Amino acid sequence: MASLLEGQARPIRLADIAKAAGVSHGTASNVFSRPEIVRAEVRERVKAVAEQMGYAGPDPKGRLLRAGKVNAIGVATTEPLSYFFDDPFARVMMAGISEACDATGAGIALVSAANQEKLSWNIQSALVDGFVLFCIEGGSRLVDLTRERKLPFVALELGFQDETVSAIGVDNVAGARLAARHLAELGHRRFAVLSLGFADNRTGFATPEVVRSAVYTGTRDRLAGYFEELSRFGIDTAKIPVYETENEEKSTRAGLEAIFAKSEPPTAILAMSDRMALIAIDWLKARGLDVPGDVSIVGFDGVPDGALSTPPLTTIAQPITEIGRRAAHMILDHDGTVRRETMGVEFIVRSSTGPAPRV
Amino acid sequence: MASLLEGQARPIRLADIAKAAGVSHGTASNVFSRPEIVRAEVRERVKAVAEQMGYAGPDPKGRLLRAGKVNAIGVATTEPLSYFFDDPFARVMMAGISEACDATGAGIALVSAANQEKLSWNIQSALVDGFVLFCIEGGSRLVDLTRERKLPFVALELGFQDETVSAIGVDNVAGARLAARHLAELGHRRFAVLSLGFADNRTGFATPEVVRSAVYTGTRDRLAGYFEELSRFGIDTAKIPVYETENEEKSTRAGLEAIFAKSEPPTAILAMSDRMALIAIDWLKARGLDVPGDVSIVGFDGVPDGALSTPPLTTIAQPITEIGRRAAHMILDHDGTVRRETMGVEFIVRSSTGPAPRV
DNA sequence: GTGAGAATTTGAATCGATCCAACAAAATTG
DNA sequence: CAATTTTGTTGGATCGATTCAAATTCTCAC
Repeated sequence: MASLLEGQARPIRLADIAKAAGVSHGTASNVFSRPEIVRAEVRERVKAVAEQMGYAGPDPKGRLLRAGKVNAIGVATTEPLSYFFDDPFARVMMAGISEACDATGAGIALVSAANQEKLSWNIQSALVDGFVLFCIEGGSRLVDLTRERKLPFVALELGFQDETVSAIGVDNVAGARLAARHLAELGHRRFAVLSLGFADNRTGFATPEVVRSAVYTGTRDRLAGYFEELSRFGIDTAKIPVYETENEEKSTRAGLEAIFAKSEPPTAILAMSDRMALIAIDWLKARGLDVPGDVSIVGFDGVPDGALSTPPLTTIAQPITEIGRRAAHMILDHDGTVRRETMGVEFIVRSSTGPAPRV
Repeated sequence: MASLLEGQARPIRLADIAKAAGVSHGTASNVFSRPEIVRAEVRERVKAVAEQMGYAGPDPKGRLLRAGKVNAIGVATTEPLSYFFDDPFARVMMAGISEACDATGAGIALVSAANQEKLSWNIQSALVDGFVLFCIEGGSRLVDLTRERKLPFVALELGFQDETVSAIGVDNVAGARLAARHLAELGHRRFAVLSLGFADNRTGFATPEVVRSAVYTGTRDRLAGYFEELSRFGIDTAKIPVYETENEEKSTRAGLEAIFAKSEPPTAILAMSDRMALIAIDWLKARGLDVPGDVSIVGFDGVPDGALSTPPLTTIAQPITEIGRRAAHMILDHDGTVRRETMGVEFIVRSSTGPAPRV
């Protein structure tokens, strides 16, 4: 009988159960949230009524409003949602975040700020206790949007001057120096840099002007690290082409075209991400150039794919999983303070780098 | 001044703004949710007050309770959360789900049923409009748990007899037959099956008894498909070892050990997942056996990794992304009906299969 | 200047639970 | 047996918004 109406009827509420069982809503609530304080007899009766009426248990929507805490963290990016499952760097990071959440029983809500529709699930509407922000392209906008929500958040990559936002990142200068020194010591003298963006939506060769006015200080720091170290080897860094890409296939390939169209092509490429480095290896091989015979490449990040490429990629590895874990904990154990953590990097020498070719 | 107290003060509510601006709750609410219906002058005044008081905008918690709809779907598994980012099959599936969610502006909440703590974010407490269930190990428990929540849900893999649950899966029998025929036609006569579980937490050689009482009909169907086709080639399927694994390294390797310890080792392996197939390739190579020279392998799933292995994997590809998309849509456009969809599979011949070796 | 109709604004009701002070009943103590 | 403690139960207040019928104000034509 009831089943005939079930489709139409609005869901059963705790109050309905209370009335049907002849107890107050307070007691009914206790039956589900603190069963030990209600008399066994009453408890069983209420449960039986609930069961019989097809009650789904206390609705988290109601509970949430009262409790105030969702017990989930939001992870946001300006990319589409699929980014979390496609991008190797994101995946490793998510593994770290997942670990922390698993350990504390928190949930993860994925949020894309790509869709700015009013009604869509976004930074403004996500039901979470705080955010971890993937500050890649458009990171500054992401931070601004999130700040308005007035919930705790952590930026991944401390690519912001702004000391008022919590962030976790790596020592970009030190990492970059390691990479540059390695190549210089192998005898390389002609370099090119495959760079991340200095500001949003930029692509193409970066002028000193662009570098100076960088919004993303992470990018700027890596470049500074490269240049500082190369200068020590007497290399004229002013002549090094620096091509900004969007860290994906198209613009990276365009960058390589542009770089190798120059009169003196480089024998060594400093890539600011493993993704670009791997694309470069691919591009060079397709062009008949040997890596590292003709051109050496050092990446940055230390994603697992780097170990599997041919040749395996020499890179500056970030402790990605650990960063993810810490970011999640910052939100979960949030105490109202701003934290900025800088993690160390690890230099991993594999086979994409070798001695500079004899000219 | 205010900033001194901000740490202590509870967050500003819409009602506070309303009072401060001298308008009713209703109007204040309209300023944010339907600005066009409030007089420009009032609208600006309220907004100014909100800005000045540091109002974060209408809290989704409150809105949710009224609206009833979260605009997010939950994706659940019995594995830890990191499963979503580690497992290749899950990743492709999530890409499909992401696509559908991106298109409709819905969010994704990741839920693990591994953690059964009372307070943790789980199937019971997730703030979502419905669930997509990854019914791998423990799928039946997952379905039972979800059913109690009385929210729409779709099971991935129609590995359930239960016709009352919505599900999307592939034609397992047809796929399995394709794989078996391919190997039989290449002249193979000695087979082994690397099987998924027939019931929860089982591992080891499966007896006909186990197969008959299978909980996971998907597994049973694949095996049935293999056997049907092989019988047509006059092969005695009763002699074929079928090893149930948990679809991960350890049990798969154990299975291979067990299978190759037999007196007549197989020349062809039918793996019910690419993951197992890939592990098998690895194991065989480490053992000095050539794939496909000594042993041929056909996988099942069609994950991207299969194209990258050495040798590339011959497999039965499911339209994983499409399944994900459809599953998400089933929840997003839920109309109260139970749907069960069976998708076709595609046979992809790569290089992990070859003619049976001369004996 | 008046009245009809349009444009705004109001304020109570609602969404679904939890919390807690107050009260009632039962158990224990002196 | 009264006084005290323990154990259970009650019902109003609250969480933070949205909704909608009714009330009010504004416009404009006549």
